[in-house]
Amino acid sequence: MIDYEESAKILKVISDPRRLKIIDILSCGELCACDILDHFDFTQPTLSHHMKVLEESGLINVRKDGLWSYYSLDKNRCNDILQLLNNVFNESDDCICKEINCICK
Amino acid sequence: MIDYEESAKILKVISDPRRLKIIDILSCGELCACDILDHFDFTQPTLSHHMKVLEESGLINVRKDGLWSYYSLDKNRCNDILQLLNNVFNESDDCICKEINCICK
DNA sequence: GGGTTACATTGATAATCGTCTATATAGTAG
DNA sequence: CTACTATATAGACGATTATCAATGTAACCC
Repeated sequence: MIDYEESAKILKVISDPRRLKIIDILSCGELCACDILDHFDFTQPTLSHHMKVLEESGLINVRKDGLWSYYSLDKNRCNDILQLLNNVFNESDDCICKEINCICK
Repeated sequence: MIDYEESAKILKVISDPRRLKIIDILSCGELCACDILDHFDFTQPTLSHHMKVLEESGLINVRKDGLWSYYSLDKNRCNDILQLLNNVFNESDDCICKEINCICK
């Protein structure tokens, strides 16, 4: 069974153009915050906010080294999302639609 | 190149627990509005709102027959989303991260 | 210690979104 | 024509969210 609340929560995290771009930027490897910030027009606190949202969702991991914070994409979590959407989009044995009494068909 | 604005728009459509459930319900076949409504606590205008959002995004199609509206999931559009996320999550030749001048590595 | 740098936090504001009630539309049945 | 039914639309309200300026924190260097 699909947990729609949980699923929507993680999808909400990535349904933002800035955060999608951040994920794309990190898809090739680890980067620090200021390198990411270079690609945006918004301020440093705004990036900090987005990174926190991404981190709390488990999509990115942080490694601190002195003053620097290095961010990297969690590929397992990415696969979780793809798997989740596959479950929603495709028919399955325990699908919610099996429980439906249709009055129209 | 990924259109982050466009991508975020379609992801925002599915980043809602009610709409995820609607998609799941429709994953096995066509249903009318009142059958879908049976699975929710909210009112008919609220369902109508969600169906419109899903329809405008291209995720579901509508077939009108008399008083009834029959909704079905557009599997091609679903695959577009999976493809899109694959592009964002994985490294590619024209990836945005290739353009980065890193000061930290 | 004193100054600088990288990043986080706070609090405020404006915009977006989901929901409701009320009402409209349009097809059906008598 | 009249009554009813399935769905859509309009407008209002409350909650959430992205952003900013200002400030805090903590590590580094001289």
